[in-house]
Amino acid sequence: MAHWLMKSEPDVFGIDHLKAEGTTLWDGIRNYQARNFMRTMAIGDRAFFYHSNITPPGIIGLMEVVEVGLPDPSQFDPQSKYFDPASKPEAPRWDCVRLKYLATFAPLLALDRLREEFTPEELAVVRRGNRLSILPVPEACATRLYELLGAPS
DNA sequence: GCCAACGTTGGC
DNA sequence: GCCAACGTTGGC
Repeated sequence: MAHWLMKSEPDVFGIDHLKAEGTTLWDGIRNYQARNFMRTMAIGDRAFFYHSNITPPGIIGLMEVVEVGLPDPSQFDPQSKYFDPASKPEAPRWDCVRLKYLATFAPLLALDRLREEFTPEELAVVRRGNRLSILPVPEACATRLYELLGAPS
């Protein structure tokens, strides 16, 4: 089982939305590196839910991968801001995965704190200027993150 | 293939 | 609003 970190802006889709819905399709990813990470996800993997673009940013929850290799429906929807006219249903360009809510942590584990605990080499999210919305989390970091996060609230 | 211009993410 | 750190696009 691998670990991941997945960012979302809470104004758009936050941990409370996920908790209310139970599971969600993680769609709208339009970055090849992030897509390729999703393609290596397996059922049973876990992902730390990261709130971005808010004060303070940080890890707020935990999710589990429950479905993989799904074509992202928004790429075929002309009304969607993620519509991709170049993508064909017989050869979808963009994938997504389904994630299940597991836990919320309160207070969140803030980016400031993550910077005290991890180097940019260990945990990419603490690197200044990092724009990738999906990042792998090495197992050694995941173990320490569980210790730092403590019991879910 | 090179590179400049431009766009996006996200912290601050 | 600014800027860092890229990714993408398009001219050549």
